[in-house]
Amino acid sequence: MRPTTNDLAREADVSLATVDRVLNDRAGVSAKTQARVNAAIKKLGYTRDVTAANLAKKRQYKLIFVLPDDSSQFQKTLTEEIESASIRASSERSSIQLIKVPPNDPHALVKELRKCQRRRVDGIAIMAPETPQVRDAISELKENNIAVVALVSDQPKSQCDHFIGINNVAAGRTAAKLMGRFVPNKPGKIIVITNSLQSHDSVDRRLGFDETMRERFSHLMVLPTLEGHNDRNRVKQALTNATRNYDNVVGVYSLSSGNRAIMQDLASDKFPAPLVVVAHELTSHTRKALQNESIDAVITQNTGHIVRSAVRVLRAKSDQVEIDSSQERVRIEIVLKENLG
Amino acid sequence: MRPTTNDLAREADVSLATVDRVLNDRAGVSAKTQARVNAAIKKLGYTRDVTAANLAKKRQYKLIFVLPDDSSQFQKTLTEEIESASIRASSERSSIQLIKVPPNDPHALVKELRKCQRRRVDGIAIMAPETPQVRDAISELKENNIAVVALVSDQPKSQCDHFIGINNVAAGRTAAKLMGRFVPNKPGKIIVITNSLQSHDSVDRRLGFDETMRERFSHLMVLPTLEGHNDRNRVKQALTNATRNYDNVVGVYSLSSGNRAIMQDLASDKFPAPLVVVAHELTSHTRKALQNESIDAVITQNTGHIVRSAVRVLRAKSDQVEIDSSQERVRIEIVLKENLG
DNA sequence: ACAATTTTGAGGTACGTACCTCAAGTTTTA
DNA sequence: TAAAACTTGAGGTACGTACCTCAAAATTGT
Repeated sequence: MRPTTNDLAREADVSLATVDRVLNDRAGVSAKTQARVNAAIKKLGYTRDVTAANLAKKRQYKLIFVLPDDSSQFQKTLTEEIESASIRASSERSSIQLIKVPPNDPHALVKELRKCQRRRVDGIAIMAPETPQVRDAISELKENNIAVVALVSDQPKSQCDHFIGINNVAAGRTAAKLMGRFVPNKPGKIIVITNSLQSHDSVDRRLGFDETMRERFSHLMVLPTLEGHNDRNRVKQALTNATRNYDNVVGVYSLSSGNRAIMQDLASDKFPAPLVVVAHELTSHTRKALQNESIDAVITQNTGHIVRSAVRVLRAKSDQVEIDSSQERVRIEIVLKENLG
Repeated sequence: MRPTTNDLAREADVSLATVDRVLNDRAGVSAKTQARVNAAIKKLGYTRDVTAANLAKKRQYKLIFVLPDDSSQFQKTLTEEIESASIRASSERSSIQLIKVPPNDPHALVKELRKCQRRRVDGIAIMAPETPQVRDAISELKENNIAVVALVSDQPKSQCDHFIGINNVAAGRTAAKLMGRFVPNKPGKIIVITNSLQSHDSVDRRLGFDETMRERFSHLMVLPTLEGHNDRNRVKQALTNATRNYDNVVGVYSLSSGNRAIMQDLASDKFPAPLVVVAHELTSHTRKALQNESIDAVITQNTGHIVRSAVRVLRAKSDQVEIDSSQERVRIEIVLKENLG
């Protein structure tokens, strides 16, 4: 059985009140007594029973997810997961709120984060490209003792407590390996398409893709990235141009999830049949495309896991408790029709 | 804020004691009053605060993992995860014990399960091939109100509460898809090797593999399964024979994890270079083999997740609480060198 | 050596639930 | 209709922690 505060009091030969003062660093304990209590904590291996403490405190974890308000399918999936987490949250002493801010508008984001500070939240999960403004806002949050995790897109130079997401360079490499081994083993060209190369994720993926392509599949030529900007017609146009301008296209790599148009165009057999398509993010659309074989492979990260992980990490950081890092690692998943499950 | 028992008492216009009697089905409440309390529960959406209840009860979940005592690398990995879960368990009011029984000895297994019953455990995770004896033992456990989950290997016809593992037919299909697309697109032969076809998993994987191979890659010929029986030399011999007897071998599919010998033989370039190898279960050995490219792809299930999931499900079942099934689904993971992470 | 200050202990209440006892009230049965 | 059986309420203690008050003790400064 775990030691309790009473065990500590007995061991350190002090009263329960003093133990309490030390544990919750309340004033009025001499250095000597503090040391005695800390020694007892160490000796008995005491750890606070967080559930009992939360009961006594009537604690509610106020957690906020801040996402860019774009209309991509990935956002939608993430939103759904956050909403479903929010329902379960109440039975775990947490309240989860989702705030959407205009994409690529650091100012608006910072304003929202300030608002959170005033509302005394316990933790914030931020999905946003890294910019100096955001970095500063995160520092400010940390000064106010608010737990912060970066979601999906890392904030490497910030004070952020944790990053929950995948290494996009490795994801790009994985895509390249699949692409390279799925297309016939002879020269050919690969189309790369994305919403926007402004996003750090896309750039990293392209980087990883090119690296592995160069190292392992030098007989394949990777074409310049086409940017679709979430505009269906633009994507269509770009693809048509690409196939007109380049012969011997053997594969398409979609860096982002929002390329519904691609799947549709590919389905409407505009292309010669054996075209290998690799895309990112498992959504209802890519799922369907895998099923009808208009996509060959999807590289994805489990959004449900990401959201649950964010909640666990934010709670742990807010309690200053250790996290189980193996549980919180997000994997780069490869999904084929066969393991869609 | 969630409603409490006091809210229920007020709503149903009864005393706290009566609410308590209903909630913990203690005797001495008239049907009418019971209905009133139940109505209040429904109206207020009351759910028991499990953490407070556990505090009051000083509850400790006694959980047992029963695994076959074989020496495969997969077992080792699983064992490590159970041990690490066991360390964390104490801070979650749980104690986890690992029991190893002789493999393929239903009698020994049943004996251990009986022992658990006498020790009044809360839940048992069983990894064992499905046999009538085991099925009966599980029924017995369920009669004694012990939560039971099947681990890795399903017990479909048993009274088991839950299965934690993957669909091995689908896993075999996934392996086939990778194999079929990784080898050159022309006729060739595939060697299939396993420890033993006695295990249900291996049979299912082979089944799925053959299905997809037949449907999609009929130019490839899948050879009869070689059984290694955990014997290094036997594996070596079988492989040597196979390569002697069959020309044009283009791939090797390892159904089970315990085929250390394969990787070593493959590494010692006994085979013509471009031989595609697909194996199951990510262990320290297959990990290394991926890294040095002697294996092309590994199909795996996350053992850490499996163990954590088993613990969560056993606790939930023992409390008769809903589980979050999306969190408990084990995915068929594809691991390449690039997404080893 | 005295007052002022700091430190410590004793005791309480609370969180939401579990489980216990005892007495009073209500219904059933003989 | 009285005894027996059942039903209900009131009240208590406990789990491990948080947070409060007040008084006693120990230490400090003058």
